[in-house]
Amino acid sequence: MFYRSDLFNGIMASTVFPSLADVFTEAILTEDIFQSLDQVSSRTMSETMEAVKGLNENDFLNQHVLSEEKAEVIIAGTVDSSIQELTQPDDLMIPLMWPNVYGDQGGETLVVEHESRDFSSEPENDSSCGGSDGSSPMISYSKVEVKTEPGLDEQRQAAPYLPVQAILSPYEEEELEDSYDAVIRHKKRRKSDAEYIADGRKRPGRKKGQTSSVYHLWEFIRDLLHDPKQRIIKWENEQEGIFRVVKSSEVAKQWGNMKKNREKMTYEKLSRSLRYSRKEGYFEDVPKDEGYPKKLCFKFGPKSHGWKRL
DNA sequence: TCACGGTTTCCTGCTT
DNA sequence: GAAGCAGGAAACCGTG
Repeated sequence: MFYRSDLFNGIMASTVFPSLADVFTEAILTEDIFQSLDQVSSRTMSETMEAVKGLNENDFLNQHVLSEEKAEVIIAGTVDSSIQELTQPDDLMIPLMWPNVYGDQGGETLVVEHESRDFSSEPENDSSCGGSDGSSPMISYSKVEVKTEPGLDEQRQAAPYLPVQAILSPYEEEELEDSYDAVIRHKKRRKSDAEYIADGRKRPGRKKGQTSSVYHLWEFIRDLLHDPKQRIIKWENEQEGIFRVVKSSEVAKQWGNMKKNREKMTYEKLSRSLRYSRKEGYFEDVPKDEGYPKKLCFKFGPKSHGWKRL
């Protein structure tokens, strides 16, 4: 059984290599991860990207597959499980590692070495990941060849009639946009892909759209709402993801504690972050004229997930 | 090392 | 007048 493995592959892969995310989600349906891995090799980047267009991380969860019954099969020794808990990479019971992700500069082929552990062969009462009874869990390895779009050079060679500017990498497109912004915003100039290649170096930093693993404000609020003991924040409409801050200063204080004991955190600052997160899609406007409070009332947005109970 | 995401801080002006 | 909302601008900081 590889449900959990597949689930988190979907999420984790989306941060490592976006085009793999839906492939591993498909594996949930086939119940055979390696069969699915074989399919990867016959799938092009453009086909994959077409398949995931319009999906967000929540779609990778395939919630209908993660019924309580199936989740219990995979979480050895854990009966009380929920989709909310499954959304945290830390909860991963079958660790998936990507020790080697490499490809040539042109992007023709990308090889992924992938390791998984099958806990179905371990005693049911062992809830740890380490095999405390001394038995060694099955470890599987697989290599996946992924066909990607031709590199920029190949694309440009194939279409010599187009100006170089017509075929740009995402970074080059961004740089072009930045060149307009720079006049107004005085942003620091970024090196182009070509400059990094010329230097024999890999472009540092995150890729655009790649999210970090830090604990986010929306996650903090989601987890607060799932805590039945707290009285500082409450649901207004759980199905719609609408909630209300009851004790603003206390919520700010707890958020400050969460972020390395920042004692200076205030509700004013927290609400600024919240408004900024709203702009980013983690929250959204509360519908007007539906009787919700005008103040201290917020709604989870399309980029947040795990707040709705199944 | 450095680009990026996600805040954090400060601020002004507006609304309830 | 207090509390909260809205959003610009810039700094900060962890991450990859």
